Amino acid sequence: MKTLRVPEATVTRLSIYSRFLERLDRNGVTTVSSGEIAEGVGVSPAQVRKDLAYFGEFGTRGVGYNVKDLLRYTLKILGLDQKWPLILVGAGNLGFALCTYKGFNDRGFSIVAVFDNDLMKIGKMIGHLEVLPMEKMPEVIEKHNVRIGIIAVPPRAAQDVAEYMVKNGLEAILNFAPITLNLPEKIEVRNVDLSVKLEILTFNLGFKAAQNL
Amino acid sequence: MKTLRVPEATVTRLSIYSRFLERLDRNGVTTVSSGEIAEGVGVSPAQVRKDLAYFGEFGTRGVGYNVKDLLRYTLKILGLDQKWPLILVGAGNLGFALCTYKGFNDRGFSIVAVFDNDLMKIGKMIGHLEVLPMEKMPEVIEKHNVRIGIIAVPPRAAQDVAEYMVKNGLEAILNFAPITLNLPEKIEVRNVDLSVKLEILTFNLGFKAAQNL
DNA sequence: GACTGTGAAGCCATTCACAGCT
DNA sequence: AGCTGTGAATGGCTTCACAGTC
Repeated sequence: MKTLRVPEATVTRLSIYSRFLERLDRNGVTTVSSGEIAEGVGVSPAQVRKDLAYFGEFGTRGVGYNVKDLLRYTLKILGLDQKWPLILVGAGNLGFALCTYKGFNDRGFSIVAVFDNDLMKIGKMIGHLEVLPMEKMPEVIEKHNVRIGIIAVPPRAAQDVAEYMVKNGLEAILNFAPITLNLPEKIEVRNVDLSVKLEILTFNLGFKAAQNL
Repeated sequence: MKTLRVPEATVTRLSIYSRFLERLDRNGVTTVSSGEIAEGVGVSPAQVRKDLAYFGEFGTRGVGYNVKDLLRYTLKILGLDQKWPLILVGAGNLGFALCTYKGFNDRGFSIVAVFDNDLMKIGKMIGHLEVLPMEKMPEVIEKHNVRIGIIAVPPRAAQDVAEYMVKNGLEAILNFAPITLNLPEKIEVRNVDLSVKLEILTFNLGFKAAQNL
């Protein structure tokens, strides 16, 4: 393997480039330069080229990149040349929103089951999915070959849910609870914290004020 | 000012330390060391100390940090010693979830109005808030002194909404639409992309497989 | 002339290691 | 003895600048 370590920031941007390319493709654009991609997603042209260089040579000097081809490559690299079945735990408002979130489907993700431990919620329908009790998780994972789980439960329940997921063989977790999960190293965990970014904004607004900028 | 530039990663972690400290405080813990914080949130002890050092000396050598004090300091630094009124545009499922998200309230944020341009949604209630037409935005911003807006609309509408927010005086935007907003530099923008983190997971699962790890 | 691919340089964040305090 | 605060060292990401190609 030539590519031993890819910065996570590069993967993040690749995901963003990929969606930008989808838009270009929808608009009938066939060729794009690193400068145009850079402009479109707010990074430097060199950054775009360097990011892509981790994975190969996709462009033509003097010309740029073929949109359709580059889109296909980026999807392939991100592992999105296949459908990914997901399970979700937490049938609250956030869980509901995630279940119906179009952005997941657009990218090849599909939530195949929703779980909750609240008897009031079990049996209810979210779209075409029935909320299931936690005990059903093993068979769902087995049946659909699920590898990734999403946690959308209150903070105090998140650690237990995560451990249950790991016990049942999940390899990766997307955690929406604002808490740090403590799990075996081999489990891939990423957190989406809805208020951290908001706090960066309030910090910056306050910081600017303090500097009279 | 001693602190001229604070890395954004530091601010992010500060937000996380802050919530960890809230938990310790709730549990009656009075003193904590950098090592314990590090353990609790998954970073190195040196990192914790370095992060805090950007803002002052909050600890006692040989002892550690006073939980209540450090909590207060972190909140102050993040600008959370005041209530922040927010407006939200997009009364879809995600907007609904954000409106009712407890994590915002816990941190001093409160959504004071929800807007949409869909006549089907205007007038509906989300909790105690009525969905308002976009034209009402100026007066709401004025009345509540709103400085931050949240965008939870489909990608194709996001840029227009953002520009409208800026035109009406908002200084910062939290964007949930999976698209890069193009706005004046002085506007603080942060994106929460629900599927980027998921794609990092699929990338990593694929990457590991490719390396037979 | 235009644009990619890339080694080298520059810059920034993290880690180290220890002096300083309790 | 224990833990913080911090300059120095390290490591890694980004930018620069240019050779290579069309």
